[in-house]
Amino acid sequence: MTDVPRPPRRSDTTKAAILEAARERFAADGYERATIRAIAHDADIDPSMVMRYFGNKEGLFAAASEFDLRLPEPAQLGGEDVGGVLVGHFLDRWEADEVLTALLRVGVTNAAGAERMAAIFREQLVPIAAGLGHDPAEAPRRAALVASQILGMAMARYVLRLPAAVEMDREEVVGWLGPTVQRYLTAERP
Amino acid sequence: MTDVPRPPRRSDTTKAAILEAARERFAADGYERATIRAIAHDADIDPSMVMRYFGNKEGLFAAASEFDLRLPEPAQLGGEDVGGVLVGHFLDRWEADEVLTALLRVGVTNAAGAERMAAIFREQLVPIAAGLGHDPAEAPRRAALVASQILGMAMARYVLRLPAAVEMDREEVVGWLGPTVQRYLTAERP
DNA sequence: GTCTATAATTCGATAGAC
DNA sequence: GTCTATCGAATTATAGAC
Repeated sequence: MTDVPRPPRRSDTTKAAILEAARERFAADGYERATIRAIAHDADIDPSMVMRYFGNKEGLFAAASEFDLRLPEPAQLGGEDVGGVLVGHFLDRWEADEVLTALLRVGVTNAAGAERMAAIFREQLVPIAAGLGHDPAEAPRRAALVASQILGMAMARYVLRLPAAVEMDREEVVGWLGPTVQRYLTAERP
Repeated sequence: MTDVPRPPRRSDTTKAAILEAARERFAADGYERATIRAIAHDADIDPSMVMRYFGNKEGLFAAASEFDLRLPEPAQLGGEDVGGVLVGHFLDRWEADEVLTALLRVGVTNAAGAERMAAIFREQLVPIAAGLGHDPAEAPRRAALVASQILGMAMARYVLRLPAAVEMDREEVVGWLGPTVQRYLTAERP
């Protein structure tokens, strides 16, 4: 195995390669075990370049974990099956790239990761609950319930990989979780 | 701050002190950041004693994460509110000690932790679902659904500590999650 | 049963040549 | 824009004295 030289790249190309490798490593290994050295190796670049572009490891994670849930507007969610639509959207978003898995894995042991997770919840999910529920004051609580079910399925499916959770197909997950989310958002308080 | 000498202890006393400190550290910091040095310091013992008793870090975690959910027998769960009873039991179990939080935090980045989590699911939760549902073949899937909701609430409440999830009292959590768990265990397949 | 000393790695980060 | 070389700190783990 000899190292094959590689022609120089443009700055943004290198940067993008680093970010993609970082997302994969953070998603697979969590914050501590995703080393700058390993990420640089995956991106076929010297580790010092990572520092040059992102300052330090925290800066790299912050850049790699920028994220927009791209949830539909509450006004476009007026139909009957709000719960099913939301669950389906989350499944798509979770499987589109590895940012959400990275956030989940990192948020468990790293304060910055947990805060980013909380910010996404606060800024992107709570407004949905506020636009759908009867009492806006209850929105954070109902959003937290929705988050608990979505995060839990993500843990079982994409992090712990419990076989029974992995084997369910999309339709089945939506069929079971949709009514749950629907109830958390719209039902009367128990 | 001078180090005060401490009289020698019995072997099992030292061992118990190490295990308690280990559970706290694993629960608070996850596997990588919970160092043997820090655990030994908490237990007021030399780090080499930890190695002497548990061999290595993996062995320490294995010993510290032994766990029995102590779920009721399915026969004793025959009442109407199976879901609520189960959710309440999980909340109690989660707040009784830090083993479950440690398992959740460690399972995210450590293979042994994930496997232990999966084993608890397989050996302790699936039988409950098998004893309650109509079709035993569906038990793993229904148990996975229950696990997803329970794990998700634990993530939101005890790991990420989303304020809206932390502020809910026990009664409220049972009132919302109970019917969900009930449906996952007993409802017709959607 | 307890501790000292230290080996062997590994990691994040920096300085500077080309 | 890229890499070499290296520092300093921290970690797991071992060997052995008392």
